[in-house]
Amino acid sequence: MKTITRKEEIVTIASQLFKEKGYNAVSMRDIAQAMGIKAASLYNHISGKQQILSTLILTVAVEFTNGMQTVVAKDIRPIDKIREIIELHIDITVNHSEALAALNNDWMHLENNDLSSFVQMREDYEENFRRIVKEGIEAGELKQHHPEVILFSILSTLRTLYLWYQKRGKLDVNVLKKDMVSVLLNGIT
Amino acid sequence: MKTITRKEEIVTIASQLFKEKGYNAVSMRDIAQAMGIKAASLYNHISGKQQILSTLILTVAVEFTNGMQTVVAKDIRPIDKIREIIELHIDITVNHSEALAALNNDWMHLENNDLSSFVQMREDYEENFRRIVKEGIEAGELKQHHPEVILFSILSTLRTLYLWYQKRGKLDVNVLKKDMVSVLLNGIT
DNA sequence: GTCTATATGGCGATAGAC
DNA sequence: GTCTATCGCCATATAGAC
Repeated sequence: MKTITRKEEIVTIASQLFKEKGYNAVSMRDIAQAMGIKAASLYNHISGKQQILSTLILTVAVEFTNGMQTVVAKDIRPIDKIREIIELHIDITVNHSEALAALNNDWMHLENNDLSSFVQMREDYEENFRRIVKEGIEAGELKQHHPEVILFSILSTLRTLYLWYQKRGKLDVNVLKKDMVSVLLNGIT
Repeated sequence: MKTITRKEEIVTIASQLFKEKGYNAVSMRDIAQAMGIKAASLYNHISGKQQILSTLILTVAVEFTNGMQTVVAKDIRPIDKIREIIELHIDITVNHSEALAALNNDWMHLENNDLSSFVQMREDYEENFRRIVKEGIEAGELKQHHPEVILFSILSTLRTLYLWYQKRGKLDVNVLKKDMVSVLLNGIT
């Protein structure tokens, strides 16, 4: 059984507030109040507001990076890799929907090393995805569109899934995967 | 020939800064510095920071609303309405890419009446779009997916187009329209 | 581990001179 | 129309008592 540390509790509460108003609009006082303590007390558990943000974002970024590595290493067809990437996004969305808001909207408020590693991970992720799309086109499994247009349309949908997942009645994960794969790969007409 | 007022100039400069860092991370001093004047001087042209944000966002929101009204009123097939909505988004993206960042990410920092009218316009817009999708399904022009899944996948792609449009070499608008319509309607496989 | 008190600095906005 | 000077407020963060 997992013990929740006070630091993890702070990060969780903060992620919910960041999702509503964004990193800069949430104060340490807001976070403390949501926990029923005073702002100064937070500093016994975390080094500062920046650490909350970087913990939140980098944890999820690492999950994406590891998930992509696993998919890349598999000996399957490009189109099946894309299928698995879609499922990876859905799994992470279901498990970390609050953190995804910060990852999408507040990553630019990271500082120094945290900012560099995030940007690096994101670029690597996109580059891996781009390569898979290109391989799919060359193998005749995808239509002859600009790879960039295909990459963008899939990725923009997956990246904003967290916004929609909560609004809808949190439908069954497996149904969601099936529908998303079908719509993103086969279109709507 | 259009004369650019000082207020319009402030809103334009601010929109570029908001796009980089978000509304809350940009100060009036930042905006003033980018214009080569002091922060206090801004208040001769605008009533405050809030007015910059609401001018920026509501101008574009009204364009979306009007565009959608025009499409809804047309006597064409549902699928052609969707085609026109995609083109509407691309036109607005090309003409207001900076303002779209604020509209997407900073709308929640609007206050009072401005916030209410924005939320109302956005809900109406989505509802109109949803109805068209449903009509398309009933008419057999679209596949039998959940209307919400179709709506979401198209809209999330269109809403983040502004991020991608600038990164790429600002390709020809008509080529972009053709590609986006094809990918979003017919899929990639 | 939480508190009160406080340091330090940046924020939006205003007053009034030029 | 822009400036300097300044007000009042809230931000992150620290020191030290309990």
